[in-house]
Amino acid sequence: MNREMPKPSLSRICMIYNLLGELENEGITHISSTEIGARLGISAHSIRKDFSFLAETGNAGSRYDVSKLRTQIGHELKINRKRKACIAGLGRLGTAILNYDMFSHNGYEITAGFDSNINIIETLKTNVKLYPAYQIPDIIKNEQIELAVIAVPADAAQLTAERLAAGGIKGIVNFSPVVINLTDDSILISNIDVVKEFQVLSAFIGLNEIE
Amino acid sequence: MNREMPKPSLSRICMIYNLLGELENEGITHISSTEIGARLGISAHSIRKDFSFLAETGNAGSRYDVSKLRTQIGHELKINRKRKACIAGLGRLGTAILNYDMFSHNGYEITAGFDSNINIIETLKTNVKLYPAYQIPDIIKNEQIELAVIAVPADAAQLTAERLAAGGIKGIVNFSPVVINLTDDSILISNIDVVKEFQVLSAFIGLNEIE
DNA sequence: TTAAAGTTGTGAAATATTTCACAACTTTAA
DNA sequence: TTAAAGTTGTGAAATATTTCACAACTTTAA
Repeated sequence: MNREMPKPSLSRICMIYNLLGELENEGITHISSTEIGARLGISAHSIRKDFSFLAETGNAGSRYDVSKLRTQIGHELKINRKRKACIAGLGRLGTAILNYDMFSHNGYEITAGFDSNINIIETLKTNVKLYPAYQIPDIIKNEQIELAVIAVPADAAQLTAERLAAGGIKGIVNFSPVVINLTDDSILISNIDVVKEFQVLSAFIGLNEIE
Repeated sequence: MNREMPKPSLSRICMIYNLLGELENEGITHISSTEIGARLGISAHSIRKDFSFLAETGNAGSRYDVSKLRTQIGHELKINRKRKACIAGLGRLGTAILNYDMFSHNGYEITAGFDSNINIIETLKTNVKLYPAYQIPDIIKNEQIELAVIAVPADAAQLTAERLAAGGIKGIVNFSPVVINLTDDSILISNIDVVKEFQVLSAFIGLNEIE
């Protein structure tokens, strides 16, 4: 990766990486920045600028080679690196994520599920190994799990995060509507708050309402 | 709302709004920008700047009155406005969202669920009324539904969005890993892509890896 | 009553990100 | 072979966002 890649660029490049995968399946071998932009709702300028943070992309003048570009991005961003992941909290949302194929299709192997309710652990039908929540630190350490999803209720989120941190987790996707505070700030946290998304949409809608 | 509120400010203010609700429950009546910042991991500067886009907030010099500020934000952003919502796609993720209490607790009433599989509609146990997918436009129109969650498989996302648009939906939270293109660009779309979140985390982790 | 400490609100400066413009190159088609 | 059309890559300009600095005010404590 050339110099510092801005966060928004990284996010867009991941979208492009996934699009390139679809294009490969469709049998499309070459594509221009304009076409990528039209598909993803991004300006072509932005896309070319994003690529300029990568070491190498296409040949100036001719369009991008789909599979070459995808390989290049995957390599530079280490997106294609296999990593182990776990789910903490096996309610409806947690089990939905546990069973979501897209993770394994993209190199993320879910190797553990955790819940504080032993009953859930014993009755849930899945191929993923399940453990009680207090074992989080040990399992993370032993299994070398790098990524975690937090899908526990709001009041358990902070404790769960601390247990994940104690095991040496490297990145967390937090679905609980609570901001997590960890002393080790090298642990990356990405927050997904569905209700907040509704509120933001609602506020924007409100702007266009007369009264 | 004073002048144009930047998107990041709006997002932070929604977080603050929700925090203020928690503080009310805890019986905390006053709070400073520094304290809000510490709780949410935002700088105090940012918070005060965000508030400057609102018409009125606190008295310069004294801390913010928690319930006054919450009321003010709710009023200006119309966050407290009740809106009807629906879920399109009743797989694991869709049903998880259908049963998520946090929506009703925040003024969003889920009044309809849709799926293309009639079998699911007939067997799913819920208080929410369920309909086959082709009825989306009619129901949206008749029930005056403003917000929607798309939780269908990737290949059905575009069609689902078009049906929602045909019914006059105003905002969509899209959980499918596909970019939706609508001709009516007054319809707001917020994309949540869990796999992309993993990829971004993975790329950041990769930056800190030696080899 | 008064000084010290703490706080808000907001222009201005600093920084980050997006958009523009165009040279250098490739492809296409006559 | 050659001109026209299309494309990338990237500095520079424009725009957006964050951070700073500080006046004006409030609270606290002696």
